[in-house]
Amino acid sequence: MEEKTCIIISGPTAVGKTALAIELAQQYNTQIISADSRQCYKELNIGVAKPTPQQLKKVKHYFIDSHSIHEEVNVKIFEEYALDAAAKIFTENNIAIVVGGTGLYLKAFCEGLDEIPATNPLIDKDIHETFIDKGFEWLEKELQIHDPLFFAEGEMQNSQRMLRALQVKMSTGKSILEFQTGIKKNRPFKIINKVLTLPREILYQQINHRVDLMMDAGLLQEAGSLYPFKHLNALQTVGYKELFDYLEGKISLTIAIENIKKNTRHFAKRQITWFKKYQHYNLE
RNA sequence: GGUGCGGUAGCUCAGUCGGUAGAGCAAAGGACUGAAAAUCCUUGUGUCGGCGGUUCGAUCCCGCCCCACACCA
Repeated sequence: MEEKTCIIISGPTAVGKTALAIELAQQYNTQIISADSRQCYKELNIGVAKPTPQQLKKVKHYFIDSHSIHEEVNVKIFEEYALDAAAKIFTENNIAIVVGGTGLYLKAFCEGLDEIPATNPLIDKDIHETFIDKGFEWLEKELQIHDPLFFAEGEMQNSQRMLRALQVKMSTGKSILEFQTGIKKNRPFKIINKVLTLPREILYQQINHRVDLMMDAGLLQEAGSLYPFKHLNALQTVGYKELFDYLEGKISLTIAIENIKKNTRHFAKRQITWFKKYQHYNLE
C-alpha cells in the first residue's frame, strides 16, 4: 500500500491558495481540508474570501461552513476535526489537500499540541471579567502571586497569553509552561509543505483589489446583518470590525474601506512572517 | 494688494528660553501551544521651505523671498 500524504498549501491571504488547492484536489481526485480560522463559520462569507459555491461543488471541503459563529472554535477543536477529516479521506485516497493561512492551525495539524487539561469555564469567565474590570496591572500581580514561572519566563506583555496562563494555573494548579514540552507528534502520514508567495507589491495590489470586489459583492450588507454579534470572537475579523466602526458612526465608509485594506495588509505580513520558516513557491 | 497663521520623518503634528530634533500613524522586521483574520515585541538623519544677517554656533532670533490656508479689501 502506498504512503498516505498530506499536501499542505499555505501562504498569506489573497495569494491564490484556494484556486491552486482545488486544481490539485481535482488532479488527485481527492478532497480538501481547510485550515482557516474564519472560513469554518457558515455565517461568514464575503469578508473571509470563502471558496464560492461553484468551487465547493467541484471538491468536497472540510472545515468550511462546518461551524456557527455561536460555537466555540479554537486550535484544539481544529486539530481534532482536521485529523479526523484526514483519516476519512485516507480511507479512499492516498493524497489529502490541506489549505489555509492560519499558521497555528497548520502547526497543530502537522506537529500536534501538548496535552493541557481543559480549564474550568467558570474560572475562565471569572478571570476574564475581573481583567476587564481591573486591568493589566491586576493580571500581572495575579501571575506574580500564582504562577511565578510564567511571571519570570512567559510573555508578560501579552494580556491574551497572560489570561490563558492564569486560567490554566487556576484550573489545573500547574503553570502552562510546565505543560508545554514542544515535543512534536508523529502523524500517520507524510507531509509536503507548499508555501505560496508573491512579491509584496503584487500581493498588496491583489489585497486592495479584492477588498473592492468584496464591497461590490455586498460585504457591507453582510456585516450589517452580523452586527448584533459583533462581540463574538468569530467577528473579531478583518473586513467586519472596520465596517462595524462605520455602522456605529465612528468613521466614514471611505475610511472603513481603507482600514480593511490596511489591516488585511498587516494580517498578510504576519502570515508571511509565520510561514518564513517553511519552503516557498513563488507564484509570480 | 493688506493682515493673520503656518511650512519640521511617507502622513498628522510636537519641540528646541540659540548647542543640528521626537511622538502617533504609515512602513519594515520579529514572536506566537485552546481568542491566532487574535495578541504582543523591536526599528525614527530628516537640506527642521529658500537665500541672506546677527552669533563661537541658527531649525529656533532678524530681514527678504517662495508656498499653503484664513480673513479684510
